[in-house]
Amino acid sequence: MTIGRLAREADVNVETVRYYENRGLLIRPAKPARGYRRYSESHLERLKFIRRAKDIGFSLQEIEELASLDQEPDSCRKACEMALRHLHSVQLKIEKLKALEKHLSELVEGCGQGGECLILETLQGSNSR
Amino acid sequence: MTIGRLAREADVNVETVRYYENRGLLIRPAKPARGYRRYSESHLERLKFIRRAKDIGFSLQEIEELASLDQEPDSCRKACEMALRHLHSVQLKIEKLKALEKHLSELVEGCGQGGECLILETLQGSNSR
DNA sequence: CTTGACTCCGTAGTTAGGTACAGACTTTAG
DNA sequence: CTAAAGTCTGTACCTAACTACGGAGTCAAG
Repeated sequence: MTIGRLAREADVNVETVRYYENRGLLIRPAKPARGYRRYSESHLERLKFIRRAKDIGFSLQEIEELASLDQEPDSCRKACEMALRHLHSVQLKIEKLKALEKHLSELVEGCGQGGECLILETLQGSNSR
Repeated sequence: MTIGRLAREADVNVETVRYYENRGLLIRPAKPARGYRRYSESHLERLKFIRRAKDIGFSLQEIEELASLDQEPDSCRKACEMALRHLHSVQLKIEKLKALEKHLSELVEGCGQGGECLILETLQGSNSR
């Protein structure tokens, strides 16, 4: 498989494949001297692994760790730990955004109610609420 | 007020003040030739405005718009529209994160239940669920 | 008058995750 | 055989919002 084919199959950009290789996330295939990279099914699997992990929201760094677990004895426990940690960070983000949402929707609701602009007042620090 | 004092009062970095000036977000004070910038109370107010808007999650670009509304006739309506738009984008983010949270917590829950690792299987694309 | 803190400006580096390009080379279809 | 499409490398660019740095000038206290 050439790089273009590989990229199409995994639905990523050719440049992205090379980027992953430079990062050490994908193993660069021993290329048949003087020519192009040739990829096997296993490269494709690895690339799809990366794409899926990315969809779940892991960073490339975390993906590197996940991928390196591959055949380790304790791999499942470690993977689950990472997922749990990731879950917590997602939950934290959600909490923060919810607090922000609350604040914002209060501001928006108060909009046009009184004589003054709640939003502009808040930003100007003259909001007494 | 010198730049250092200003920055301390608003609890931002000196470099950040200069950065805001270069972006046109803060008006650079007419400086007394051959010397340092001198800031007034109104500069400080403006800087605090920016900091508050940032806390609410507006981008610097949006803040530029918000700040430029200042004395416009329709300023409140426009500010409220921006806040509403921002609220929607926050809500959208929350929805996405919640979907992700659901997915992740299912994976984490299935962890160590069966013989195989649900997480690693999912990443490898061999998860039948 | 000296020393240390502060400020000036412009440019470059940071984070994450790519994307774009230049210029050369190779491969493949017709 | 030729032309188009694909691939190679390395470097630069992108977003956002700063942060750091170098080397010079300035200001205030003792």
